[in-house]
Amino acid sequence: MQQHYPFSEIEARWQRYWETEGLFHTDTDTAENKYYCLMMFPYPSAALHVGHGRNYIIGDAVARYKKMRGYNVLTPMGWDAFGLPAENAAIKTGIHPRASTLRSIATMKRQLRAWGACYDWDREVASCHPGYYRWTQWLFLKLYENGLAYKAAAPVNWCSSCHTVLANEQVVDGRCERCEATVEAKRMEQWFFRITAYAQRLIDDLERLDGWPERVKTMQRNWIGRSEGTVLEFELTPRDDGRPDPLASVKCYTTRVDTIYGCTYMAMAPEHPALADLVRGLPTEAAVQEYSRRAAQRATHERIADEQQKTGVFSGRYVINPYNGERIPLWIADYVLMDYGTGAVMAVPAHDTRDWAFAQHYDLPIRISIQNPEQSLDLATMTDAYTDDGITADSGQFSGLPNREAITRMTDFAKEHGFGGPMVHYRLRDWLISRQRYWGAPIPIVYCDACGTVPVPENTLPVQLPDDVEFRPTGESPLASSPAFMQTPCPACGKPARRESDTMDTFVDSSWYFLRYLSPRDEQRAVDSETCNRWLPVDQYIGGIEHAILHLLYARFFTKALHDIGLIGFGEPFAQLFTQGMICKRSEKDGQLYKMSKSKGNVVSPDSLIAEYGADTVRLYTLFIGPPERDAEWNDQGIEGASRFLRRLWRRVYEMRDGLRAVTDLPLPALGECTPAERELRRKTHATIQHVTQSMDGAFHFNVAVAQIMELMNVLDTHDPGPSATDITRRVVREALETIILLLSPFAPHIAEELWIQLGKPPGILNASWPEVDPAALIVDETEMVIQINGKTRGRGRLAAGLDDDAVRQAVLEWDIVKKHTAGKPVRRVIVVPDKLVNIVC
RNA sequence: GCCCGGGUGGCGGAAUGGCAGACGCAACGGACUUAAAAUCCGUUUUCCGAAAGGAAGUGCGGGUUCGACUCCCGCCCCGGGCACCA
Repeated sequence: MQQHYPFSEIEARWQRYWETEGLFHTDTDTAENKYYCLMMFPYPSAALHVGHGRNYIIGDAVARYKKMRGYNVLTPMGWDAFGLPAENAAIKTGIHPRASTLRSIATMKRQLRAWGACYDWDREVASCHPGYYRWTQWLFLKLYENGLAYKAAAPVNWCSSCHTVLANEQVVDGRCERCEATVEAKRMEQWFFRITAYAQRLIDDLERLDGWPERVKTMQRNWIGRSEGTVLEFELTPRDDGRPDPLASVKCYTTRVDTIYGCTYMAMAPEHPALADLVRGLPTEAAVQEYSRRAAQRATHERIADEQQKTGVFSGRYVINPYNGERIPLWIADYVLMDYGTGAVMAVPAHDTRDWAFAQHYDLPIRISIQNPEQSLDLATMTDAYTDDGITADSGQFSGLPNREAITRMTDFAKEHGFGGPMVHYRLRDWLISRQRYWGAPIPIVYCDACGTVPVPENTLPVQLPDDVEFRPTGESPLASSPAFMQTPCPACGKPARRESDTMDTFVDSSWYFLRYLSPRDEQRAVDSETCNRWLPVDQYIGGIEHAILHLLYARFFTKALHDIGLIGFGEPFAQLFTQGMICKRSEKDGQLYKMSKSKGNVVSPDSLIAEYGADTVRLYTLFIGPPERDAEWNDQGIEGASRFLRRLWRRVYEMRDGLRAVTDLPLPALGECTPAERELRRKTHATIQHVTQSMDGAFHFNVAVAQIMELMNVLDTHDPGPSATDITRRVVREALETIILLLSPFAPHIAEELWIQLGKPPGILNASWPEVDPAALIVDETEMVIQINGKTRGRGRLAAGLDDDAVRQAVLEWDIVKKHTAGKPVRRVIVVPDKLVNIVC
C-alpha cells in the first residue's frame, strides 16, 4: 500500500474489476427482491459536464446502496439519440447526424465509466438504432389501430428557426422551448396522439403516486387543467333580412353560470368556424371578416400579451339569454380563445374583469347579478368587476341564493330545459407528434391515391431513414427530398404511393424506453410483457425537474395506452420519482448565477477534475454540495474539502492497517470491557450507521449523510491505535474504520473497494452487507442535560441516563448553576425532557 | 391574479417543538519546514466585556407554548408552475 492516495491507479483498476465481474449485470428472468433503479437517459450532446453528473452520481449511489441492502438491482443506461442538435450540426458541418451521435455516445460512455457509474451495459439502447425505432414505429401503429393516433389539420405552433412544428408542451411563453425563437401560428395537416382521452386518468392516478414530489404532481395537474362548469346554448335571433341561418344557436362554456342574469353580451373568438355563416350578406360582414383576418394572424401569445388592449367588433347578430329570454348583442373579440371551451363566452362585465374592461371600452351595459355579503355593491361606485362569492341578485327565480348553490341549481335548470348542462373541460390538448425533420423515427404511414392513408405493414418495419438526403432547412422534412424513400408501392393495392415524410417527436422515443431495457435485443416484439410486469413500475426514477411536464406526462400517457392495448399490466411507469436540482455556476462575465450550460459558457468538465482529484472526490463533492432536490452552486474551492477528506481516510488506513489487521479475528468487546472513550467511539459508530441509513432510505439527503461520516472520522481521529494501544482499542477503531468505508462505498466506491481489501477483506465491497446498528452500543450511562431557566439556556451538567422526571428534578435543583439563576425565587415548574433538557420556570 | 417551493454566519448548508449555526469552504493565528506544498493545532454570528460572563440573533409584524428556525395568523422578498382558461 502506498502512503499517498493513488486515485488514478486504483480507479482504473476497480472500474475494470466491476466490468469483468459484471457487477450490475442482472438476470431479469430469475430475479427476486427486485429493484429497478433508472436514470433519465441522456441526449448525446458533445460531452457531459459536472451538472449532468449529479444525476448519474445520485443514481449510482442509490443503486450501490440498494445492492448492499441485498436487492437485485437493475440499472440500465441508454441514449435519447434522435434530436435536433445533431441535425442542425449536420446542416452546418455536413457531418451526418448518425456519425456525430455515435461519436458523442462514445465520449459520454467513457465519461460515465470514468465517474465510476456502473450500469448493465448489455442492455444499452439508442433510440436512433433501427432495432429500436422499428418498435417505436410499431407502437405508433398500435396507437393508430386503437384510435389513439390521428391526422388532422389544425392551427399549430411553428418554429421558424427549428423549421418544424412543436407540441404545446414545447412552447414556453410563446417561444420555442429549444431555441427560444418566437413561435408562429400556422395551419397544417399533422399527426396527433389522443392524450386528451386520458386527461382524467392522468389526473386521478396522480393520487396513487405517493413517491412523487408534490411539486411535480401539482405541475401536471395544472397543465392538464381540469375545469368544471356549465355549457349553455344561446339561440340566435332571426336575421333582419329574413335569410335562412345554417346555425340555430351558439354554445358557450362558463364556470360562473350563477352570473347569467348579469350577462349583457356574448363574445366569440375571431377564429370561430361559424363566424362566416353568421355574418354572410350582412352590412357588418366586411368589418367582421377584416377583424377576424387580422386577429388570426396574431399568435395567441401576442394577443394575450397586451392584456389591457382588448379589441372587438359587433357582429350585427343577437342571441337570446336562455334564462330570461333577453336579446343580447353578439360581439367578436380577440380576448376569446378558440382553443378553450367552445370558443364563445357569455359576457358578464359586472363579475368578470375581462368582460368589465371590454364593456368599458365599447360602452356596453353592465348589470350586477351577485351581491357582496355587505349588500353594498353599486354600479355607481364600482371600479372593477366583483368576482368573489356572494348572493344572487336580480336573477329571477334564482335570486337570493348563495352563488355556489346557484351554480348547481342553474346548471340543473339548463339540463331540465334542454339548453345545456354540466361540462368538464380540460386545458390539455392532443399531443402533436409530427416533426418536419430528418433525425427522428419516420412515421410509418403511406398515402395512396386509391386507398388513402395506409399504415405500413408490421412485418416490413422498420421504415428506415434514407441516406440520400440533403439537410437543407426548407420547412419540409428532408425525407421528402429522397425519391428512394418517398416512392413506395401502396401496401394495400400495390400501386405507386408516397410515404409520410415527417418523423416523430423525440419524446415518443423516450416514452417507452424503460420497457425496452427488459428485452433490448428482442427482434420478435417491442416489449416483453411478462418480464415488464415483473419488473415495473420502475422503483426509483431519477432525473431533472425540467421534465416535470413533458417527458413524465408523455411516458405516463404511453404506459396507460399500452396497458389498455394489453401490452403491459400496469398503468403507471414510475413508482418513486426523484428530481434533482440543477447545478449552477456564477458567470465570470456578469457575476450572475446560471444553470451550467455550454451556451452560458460556465461548464465545468469532469475530465480535468477527475484527472486532478479523482472520480471519488468529484462524486463526494457533488453529493455534498447541498440537498439534492435543490439547485446548487458549483464552487471550485469546495472540492478541496472532499479531496482532503478522502486523502485523510487513506492516510489513516495506511498508518493503522498493520495494527488493525492483527485484531481481525477478535470479537467485539462487551460494553463492560470498554473504556469510556472506546464506548463513545462505538456509540458514535452506531449512531452514524443509524443516521446514514435513514438518510439513504428517506429523502436522499446525501449531503447530511456525508457530513455524518465526516463526523465519525473526526471522532475516530482522537483515538490512537498505535503500538501502545490495547487490542480492545484496536478492535473498536477497526470497527469504526470499517463502518466508514462501508458507509462511504456508495458515494466513493473506488477508494472504498481499495481500502476494504487493504483491511484484509475479500474484494467486492458491494457483496458485503450494509452495516447493522447494534442497539447496545447506543446505550449511554450518563447524559449531558441542558439547563434552561425560564426558557434560556444557562449551562449543562452530566447526569445518569434514564432517570425518571422526579429524580432529575431533585438532582438538578441542587446544582449551583440552578441555584445561582433561580436566586431564591420560588420554582414554579420544572419541565424535563428525558436525557436531554431541564427547563426551570421561576 | 392563483398554486407550489425557499429566505439561517463571509459562503454552501445542519437542526422528530428542546444546546441555533453540525459538516465543509473561505479567512485569520500558530506548529512542522531552509522555503513552499501537504499535514497538524487553534479562532471565526453580532454587540458589551481584559476575562468570567451578559445581551441580541434564523426575512418582517403578531400569536400559541415552560420553550418556536420548526406550529398558527398577517405581510415582504426570491425562485418555479399556471394564467384574457370564461
